Amino acid sequence: MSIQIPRGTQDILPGEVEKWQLIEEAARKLCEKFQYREIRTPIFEHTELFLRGVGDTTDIVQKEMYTFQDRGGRDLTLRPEGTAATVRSFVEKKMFGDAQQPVKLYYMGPMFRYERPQAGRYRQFVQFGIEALGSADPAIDAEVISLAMSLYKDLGLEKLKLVINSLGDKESRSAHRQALIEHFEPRIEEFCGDCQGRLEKNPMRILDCKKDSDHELIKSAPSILDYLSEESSSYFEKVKQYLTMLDIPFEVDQNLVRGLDYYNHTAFEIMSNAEGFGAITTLCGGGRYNGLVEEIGGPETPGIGFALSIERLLAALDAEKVELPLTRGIDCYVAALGDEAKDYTVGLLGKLRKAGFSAERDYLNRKIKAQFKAADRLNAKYVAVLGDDELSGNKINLKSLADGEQIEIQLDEFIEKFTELCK
RNA sequence: GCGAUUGUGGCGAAGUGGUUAACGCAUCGGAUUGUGGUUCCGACAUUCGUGGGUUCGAUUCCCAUCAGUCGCCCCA
Repeated sequence: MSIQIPRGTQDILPGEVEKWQLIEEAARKLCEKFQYREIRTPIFEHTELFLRGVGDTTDIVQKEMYTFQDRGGRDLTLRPEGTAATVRSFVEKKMFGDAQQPVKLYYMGPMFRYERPQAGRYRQFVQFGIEALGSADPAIDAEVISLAMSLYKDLGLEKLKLVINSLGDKESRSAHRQALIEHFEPRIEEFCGDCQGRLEKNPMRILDCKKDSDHELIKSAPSILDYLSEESSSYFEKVKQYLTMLDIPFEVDQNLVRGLDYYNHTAFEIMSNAEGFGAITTLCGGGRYNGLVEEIGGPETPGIGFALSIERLLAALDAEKVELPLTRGIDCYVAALGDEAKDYTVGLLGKLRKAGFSAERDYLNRKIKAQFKAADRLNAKYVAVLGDDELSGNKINLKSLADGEQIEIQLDEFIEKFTELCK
């Protein structure tokens, strides 16, 4: 048995990779518009970073990390998400001292989680994410959300749903937490085992439970929104106001709880409504994480960001049957007949390429007919036909594949004439 | 971690406990001895994910394993 690709990973081959390139380019341009600058951090970090940054009660840390020891005995982990590393770098490189504040960063690259693959879930997947560090202005919350929405919109997605919630500050959360415990405790036996465990650990998660979602106690549960402090509440109002000003429709979902421990205040998710989408509809998730920078050892610094998966973006495009504007083709295919002519094409191809054209030829000693087929398949604009006859007559035939017109050109003027034709 | 389902040429896809493994697409060659997208003809799987078992004999039955797909948990 030959060696196979590791489970949950994928090869992105020519034909598919062009879509990735297009999306990556769109993301980069958008970041330029919004003035987020790229940061590249290592693919692996000290395991400790994720324990502290992501939270050691999360599923990611408890069961999904690719952790290993290197030859020096260091405990390392392939990054399962991008925020922790970005914040680590922010602290380590003292970006809190940069002249330009807030520090607005983006990243794009592979993340790793050990999970069973399914639609929209891989062990290695690519995330594009942004982080804005150093501002607690609700306007930047709206900006972050708007950047994510813009990417989807620009690429042609329409069936999107933005869901937002506020998780409040520490005081709001603990008051809400207490209320939830009091609400569920008397009848907790009626809930699933997971929920029973969540009661003490993280009662907010009960609201999110799929199994018990119909339970009357969930419907009647106290909302975080009723427990928001004055400050949290007005912050949330501002975010909503700004989203409205940006023409971004949203829904408030009081039960939206993000999986990572570090979130507070604004939490949001962008989901696909497209028919035939798999069970996983979340395209993008993000939120505010005031306090994380301190957790990682930096000065008190507010932050907000999101992460989205390119794989899921592609799946959404697929579900909505959006065709990306991919154009493929070459300028000139050089077809040759005869040994001398074939030799000559080596130089001709070089000249074409040097002049800035994309050009190709046959390397399998195929018949002229097959060479034309190949040119057609490559979506070539022109085929230059060169046989020993033409060569001895210092001529070359140039055929346009679109209309079938063929003209004869002096061989030594070919590049010049071809350049003119292509203008 | 749990469950369902699938695994036959480059791709799609029939098929049967018995020795020649349909067909379609693609590819290559020819009809058209130097011109594509149409047509016609021809070529193209010592082999049915891998390992083991049952059997005189297995691609077909059984077991294990790996992988794909989908779902649960959770997430991007």
